[in-house]
Amino acid sequence: MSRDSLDLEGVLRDAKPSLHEAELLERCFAHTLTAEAGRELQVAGSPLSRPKMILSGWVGLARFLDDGRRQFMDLHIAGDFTAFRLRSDAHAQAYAICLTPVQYVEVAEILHGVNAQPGLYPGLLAKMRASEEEQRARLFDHILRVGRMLAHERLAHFALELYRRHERVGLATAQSFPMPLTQEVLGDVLGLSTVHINRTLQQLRREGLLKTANGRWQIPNIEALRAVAAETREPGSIS
Amino acid sequence: MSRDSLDLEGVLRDAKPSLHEAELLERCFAHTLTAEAGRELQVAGSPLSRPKMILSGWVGLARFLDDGRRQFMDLHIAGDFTAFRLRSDAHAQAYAICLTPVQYVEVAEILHGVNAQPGLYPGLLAKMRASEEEQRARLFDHILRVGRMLAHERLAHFALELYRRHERVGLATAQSFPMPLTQEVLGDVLGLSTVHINRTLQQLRREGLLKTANGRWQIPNIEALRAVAAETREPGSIS
DNA sequence: CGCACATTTGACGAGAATCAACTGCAGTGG
DNA sequence: CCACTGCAGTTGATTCTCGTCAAATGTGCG
Repeated sequence: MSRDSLDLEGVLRDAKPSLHEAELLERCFAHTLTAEAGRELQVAGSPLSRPKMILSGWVGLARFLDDGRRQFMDLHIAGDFTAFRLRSDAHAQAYAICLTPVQYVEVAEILHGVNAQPGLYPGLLAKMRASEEEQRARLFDHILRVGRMLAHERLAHFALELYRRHERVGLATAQSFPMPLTQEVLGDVLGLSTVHINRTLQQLRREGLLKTANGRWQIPNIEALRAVAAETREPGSIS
Repeated sequence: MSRDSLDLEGVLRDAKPSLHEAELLERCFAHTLTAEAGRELQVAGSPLSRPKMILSGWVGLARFLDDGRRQFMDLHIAGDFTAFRLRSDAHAQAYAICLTPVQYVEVAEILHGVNAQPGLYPGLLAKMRASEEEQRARLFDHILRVGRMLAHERLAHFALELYRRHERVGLATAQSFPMPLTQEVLGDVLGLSTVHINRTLQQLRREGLLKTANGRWQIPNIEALRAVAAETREPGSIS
């Protein structure tokens, strides 16, 4: 497993798994699945039946317009749950597309277990609830980015989000984190063209706000980058 | 109560209220509260303790940038729950601002009741769960609009969303629905400037796609407007 | 009537998209 | 070993959508 994969011990560090959960997890992690880049883990409009947790790789949640324009709603990295909703009758609002090779485990048994025996897996269930809430917060951030920020602000804000998320699961080192996305995908995340992503990245590099090398992004000065992402501090100050 | 207010009987039509709920609702609706335009029903970063249901008027969920730029994440109209999350420990991700005078009722007792006696108000709880899920779908729509659509597409798509929502609560008549928002607010919803909103509205009117009069928007030809909002049909085809 | 506020209009400029070509690079096969 | 291929990244020229600024017009209301 590469340096970009998840530290399994750390995933549920705060979840205080019960004995049952510990067993279940062991069983899950023994059956690591793999999906190549480009594969869809969920299709918009389909029911969401098989929740997955990502061990390594990136997944993007996308919607499309008639003429092929694409917009990513959210990205999922190691430690994130994907292709899932806690509501059992929920349908997918978007396509979940593997942006890199992805290693994941199916955790469908957990939800089924919940339906069958409520409270059997409180730790994991709590994690998934928290995951839904965190995604909601990210969606808000994303709307603000795409709706009201300039290109360099969007990139700065986005880089900071990714840094924080990788830091949280132990995948950030030396102020840097993995960045396997092409500039085309980056454009479809931030609502910009590939060319403009390229030029804006150059600008940030020129200003010393971002270093890119070996498929990683490094943020030499976090406060400086935070100043570029012109958001007010209220919502971020919670977590 | 004006013609833009909610038909109370209709709100919980599908919710099959229990006897307890019927009593509770009667008690709630007896205490209709009012907030003037501009008042904040929730502040970003604060805990969300007092869920409300809107009877009439519009509420906007906004976030701000340092220099005053504002972006609305979502709008709430009659029949919508606002200033609430089902997770009891959730904090507000945005400001909830009254965009018009708003009539609402507090339904805090329902959540407290759930904590105290689970399953006591299944109908209302189900409504609130569904409301959360619908908002999530709207957030996805909004990201697509603001991230990848042109100005006239955003307006068309937005008008269609509002028409559908008003239709659902019985507030749409003759292909029209109330539109009390200023063009400035409209701009902050759709990520456009006031001036550009104005010009884009004129364009849609000129093309016969939208009629505006008496604080209402009318959509003469829904299919034609839908063709302007260039979205693919997958996600919308669910509901 | 006059005030505040929303809408409208025009002129101009800025940010970003588009188009097209070119570079660099890893993988492939002759 | 090296041309060949495909793809991501880069660059320049040009166009276009949209923002900004400023002023004018309209509208509801005390």
